[in-house]
Amino acid sequence: MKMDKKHVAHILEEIGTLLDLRGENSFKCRAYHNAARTIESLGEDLEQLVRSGELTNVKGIGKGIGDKITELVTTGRMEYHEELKRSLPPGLPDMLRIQGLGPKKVKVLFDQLGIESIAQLKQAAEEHRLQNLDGFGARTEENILVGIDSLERHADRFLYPVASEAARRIVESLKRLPGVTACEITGSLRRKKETIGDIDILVSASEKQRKPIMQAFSSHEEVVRVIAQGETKSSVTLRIGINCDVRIVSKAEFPFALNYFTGSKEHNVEMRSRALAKGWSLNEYGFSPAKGGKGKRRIPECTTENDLYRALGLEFVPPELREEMGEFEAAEQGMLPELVELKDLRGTFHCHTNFSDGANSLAEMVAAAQALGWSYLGIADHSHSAAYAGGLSPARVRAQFKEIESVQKRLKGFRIYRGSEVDILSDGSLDFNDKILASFDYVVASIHSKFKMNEAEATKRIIKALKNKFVTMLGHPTGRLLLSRDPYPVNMTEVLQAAADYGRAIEINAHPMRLDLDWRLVRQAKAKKIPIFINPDAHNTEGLRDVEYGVNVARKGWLSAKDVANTWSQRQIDRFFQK
DNA sequence: GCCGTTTTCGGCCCGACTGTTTTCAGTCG
Repeated sequence: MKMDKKHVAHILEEIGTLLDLRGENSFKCRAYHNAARTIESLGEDLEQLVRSGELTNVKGIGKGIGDKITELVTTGRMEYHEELKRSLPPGLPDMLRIQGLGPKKVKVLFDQLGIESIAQLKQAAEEHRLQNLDGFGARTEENILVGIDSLERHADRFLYPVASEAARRIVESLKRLPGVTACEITGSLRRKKETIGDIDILVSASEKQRKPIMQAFSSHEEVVRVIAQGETKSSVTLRIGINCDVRIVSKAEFPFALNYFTGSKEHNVEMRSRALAKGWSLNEYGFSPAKGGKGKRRIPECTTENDLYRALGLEFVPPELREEMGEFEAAEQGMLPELVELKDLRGTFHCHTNFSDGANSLAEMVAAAQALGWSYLGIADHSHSAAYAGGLSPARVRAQFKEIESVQKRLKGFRIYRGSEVDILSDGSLDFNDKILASFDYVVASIHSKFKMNEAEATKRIIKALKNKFVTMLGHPTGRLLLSRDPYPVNMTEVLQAAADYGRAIEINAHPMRLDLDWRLVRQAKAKKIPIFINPDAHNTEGLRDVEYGVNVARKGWLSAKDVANTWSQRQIDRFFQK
């Protein structure tokens, strides 16, 4: 069995959690959690590292964990992991998903009442059997029931656009309150992650104003439940089911708090250890002399986040890159990329019209693209096998070419590209013959059928399609549906290598429900110099704006403008399409 | 379990809030 990084990371993560639940040394638990993250984001090939014995050179992988990974990769199993799993009931880790329940309480529940699943926990809470446990009370019991209820109703995370819109409304109303001198979104939303767990907002205000601000926040019309309310921190649930935290700090503390609450957690840990190395202790309120006599150095003044990074000898790190994925090493050397911006885009290439399953006409799509300030638009309606989506027969393709010609005639300084989103059939062949394929300016090849294929089959199918010389780019490369299960597994390492070998491009499909290429893979694609298109998969004029979400992913993937093919000139695009 | 510009031991980021406790542990971010 092939051991991919994701699988190895998952097992390490599970070990960390199981150790948590057994009440082992928390630093030992953390070592496994850290190792899981390290493996998942590893640039090199894991099996190669294992073979060469260089695994323990990776920071965070020592002898203990290194040996266990080696065992897993070479034999397909890890005795330690299986032993741990046997030692605890399988339902225990699931209980940690309940808000307010951590490993210690879950352990008590199991040890004292033998509770080993959420269902049993719910029943016990309803029968008021939790109240007398050590460290539990009536309130805890009630909160557990609320937590289970919320888990049942909103098990998943929220899409970036959904969370972003909810946050915007809260921020706007907070900004209008008297005494609020600054108000910013922080957390994963500021880091522009594709899905958001909860909304974090930071406010700066004088101490006198804090109480009324918190009161106004917790009585906002979007708020349905107040989880906690204090002078500096409040936590609520919004109508759409997402939790929202607001924290208030002073003006002097604001840059520190902004940095701290933006995270990620891993980025913060590194910030603090870098501060310690300079003799300062860093928290969300500022620098202070570190304990232990090293604190002789002058405490730096910081009025902006920029100052904070400078004090640590670092370039300003854009929030999107704060994942402890090499941004410190780059910032230290002034090597951070100048990230692509929405305004750098000159057009996009995976759009549908009412020739297939789109809602708008070609002319309407073009007008919308011009309104966005773009200078080209590629139309890629479905091929004829995609019957469910009104796929174009060869005759309809010819009809569309005629329409494109007639609309193009009326345009100055704007170019319509003739493309097609061609199905990759189940055997990996394409849905049009070579003659038709050759008539397009470019071809996006995508899978729309047989999602139940196993990884090896699906990967083979994609790679065979990529070999076809008429294919320009791979459409929704992983078929990754956000907030639900992946419809089919793909070995992306092999797919990216094939794209690089055959000179094909790859798209970040920016349809908000289906951000196919995640930012870790974007970084891998960049490293392989694969051209990347940000395509909105727009089915109407409004959908063109979804490229914004693709830009977020591109930024998190460290892409500069030149790495994104939609920023190229028409001449560069032509050259790429013709090769 | 990992790590080392005080390196093989003794640390490991830090603070707010809650609920259960009478000073603190657990959870969360």
